[in-house]
Amino acid sequence: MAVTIRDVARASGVHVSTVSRSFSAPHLVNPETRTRVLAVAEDLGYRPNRAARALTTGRTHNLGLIVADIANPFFPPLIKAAQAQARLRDYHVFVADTDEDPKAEEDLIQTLTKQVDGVLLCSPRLTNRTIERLREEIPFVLVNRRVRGMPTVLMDVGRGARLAVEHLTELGHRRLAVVTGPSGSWTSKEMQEAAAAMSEVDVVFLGPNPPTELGGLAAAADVLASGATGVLAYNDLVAIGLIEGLSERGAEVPRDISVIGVDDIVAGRLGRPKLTTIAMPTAAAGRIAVDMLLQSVDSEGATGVTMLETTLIVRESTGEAHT
Amino acid sequence: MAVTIRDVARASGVHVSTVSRSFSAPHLVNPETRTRVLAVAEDLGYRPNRAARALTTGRTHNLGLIVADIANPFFPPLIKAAQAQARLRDYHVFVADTDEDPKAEEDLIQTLTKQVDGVLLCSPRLTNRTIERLREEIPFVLVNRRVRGMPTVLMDVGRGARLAVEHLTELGHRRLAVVTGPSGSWTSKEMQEAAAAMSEVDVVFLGPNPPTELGGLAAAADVLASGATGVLAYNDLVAIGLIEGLSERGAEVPRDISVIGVDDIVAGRLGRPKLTTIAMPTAAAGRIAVDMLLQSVDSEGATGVTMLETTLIVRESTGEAHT
DNA sequence: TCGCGTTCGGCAACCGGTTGCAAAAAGTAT
DNA sequence: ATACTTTTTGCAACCGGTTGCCGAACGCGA
Repeated sequence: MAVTIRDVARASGVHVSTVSRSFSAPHLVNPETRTRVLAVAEDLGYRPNRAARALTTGRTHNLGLIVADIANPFFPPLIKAAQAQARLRDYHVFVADTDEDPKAEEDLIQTLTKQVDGVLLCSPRLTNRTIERLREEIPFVLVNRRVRGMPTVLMDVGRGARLAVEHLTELGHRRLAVVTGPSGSWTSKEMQEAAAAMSEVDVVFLGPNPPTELGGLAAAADVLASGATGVLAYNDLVAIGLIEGLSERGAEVPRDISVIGVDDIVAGRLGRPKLTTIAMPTAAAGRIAVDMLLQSVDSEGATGVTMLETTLIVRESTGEAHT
Repeated sequence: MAVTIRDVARASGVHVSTVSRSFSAPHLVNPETRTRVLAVAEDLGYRPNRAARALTTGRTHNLGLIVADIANPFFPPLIKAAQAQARLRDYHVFVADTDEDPKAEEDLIQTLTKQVDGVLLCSPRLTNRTIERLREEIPFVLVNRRVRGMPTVLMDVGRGARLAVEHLTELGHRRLAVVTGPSGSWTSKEMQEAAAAMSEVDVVFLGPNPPTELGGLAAAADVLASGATGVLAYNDLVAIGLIEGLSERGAEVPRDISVIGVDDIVAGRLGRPKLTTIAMPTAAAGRIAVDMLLQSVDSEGATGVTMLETTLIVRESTGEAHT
């Protein structure tokens, strides 16, 4: 039923190998022949069968993209960019969601392994050990996670956190809280370390928390109890939840407490107060990660670390500290 | 390098066909033989090569899931549910994003066609004609779109819209606006028709609009100009944007204007005011759609329409009309 | 015109499973 | 013991491309 390479061969009076080469090794076939073959193929509506190609070449032309939670607005821009970039290179992307569960993450990688040429691991919660082991089975690129010797795309949250803390101290805040994220999160650790290294202020760490509004909501009580007047939240969702939680307890942002998020998601630009946040170059990360992955797929041991800049965007959720 | 069916055959002293059948047609092989083969396979770490299987059976065991915009929080729950359900059936899912562009949508379907066994089309913006044509090439299930004779999962927004209008009229609103969605959207049309059919109030339609916060933001002026005191927005994002836009123009919700959204996204439950909204059973839709799709994949012309209920959730964005 | 180097195209094996067919083995009835 | 089923297994072709190898055709200089 479907039109195959042999149909094209027959219809254009050449051997199947010539048809094949017309597509995958153009320089090996006479330009005239090639155009004729392509025309016939077009005419018949021929589309190469990827399964067949995968069988011989060992390349599926598929990539896996594993994220903790599709519903977290941090990921969609990254996913979109990765998809677009992959399609540019004639690759397709399986997006899989681990529900923040390391076990599910590992299973997914295993399942995907035989099905894709490489895997993009975004914000993985696995241990370094596990990641290193899995690496034997399939090429990886990590996003937002650092593991020795593995190709990686990072966003400089450390710097972002420093900017945030500076911003808060300039506003007069002397006691800060960091509402941290999930325990396996590199981003969270990075933020904590950066904040801890700022000597001029008191910093208290509250967490771990789920990286969602609910996490922020639940952290509100602890934040109030901590006596902090400035807060750096693990991400914008947490920040939004936190602001809501604070408000339920009578503390208004930014009047009583200043809150800074991370990611610059759309919701943060529209709610009230509009979030001061650390913007992450997620789309760029997705694009670059795909390219790194493809590179490491065909030139074996390619490795490298790309660090992308982050920016502090000041909006309405931060303000002067009251003495 | 990878262990194949022949390795297993050799190691267990049977023919490859017996190994193959041990997996895919257990009843055709002696139970003892089978357990031995499976043990050996397990031992060697054998994993069937999906590309090879796809080549002979013509089944890729992949599904396509096409959505207008992954970043729209309406979709992730549906995607997650679909993924989970598919995995249960040993299928994988390609999620693709059309950026609300019908052309991209068509291209994507074409590209995916040779790569998947069936496609889930969520809220497609294509014309019925195009959909019917594409259907020749590959099994479909539509979500949130009705096309004659195609398997479909719908959520009853019509009823939701009626409930919303009733709610608003009970609150005393006599002039309503419907902020509609993209022009290709079935949901939008459905809402409009349901609202138009409610005879006891004036309804004005404003649109089409992009189904995002920005769409809502931009519609604020028109809403004010329309003189409506109650608004039904295409979805929660639009509602949130609209509330923001109204506020910028000095109209507060729900004091001056009541707004109802659709979808019940998390952001709506947390912002201020919390959104009154029509909840959509997205997860159920994803699950059911996958099952319908798989069914129509192996039993050819399966067709049918599933209609899921929606609910009105009253929160804080609606209130009494002022006379 | 002959010889030689290129370019082009055909041949056929191969990737790793699946499956119709038939032989072999086991079971049953006579 | 024989003939006839039924179950179990092996054989081999096939799915639709890719690719190493080899011969044909062609161009070119002598």
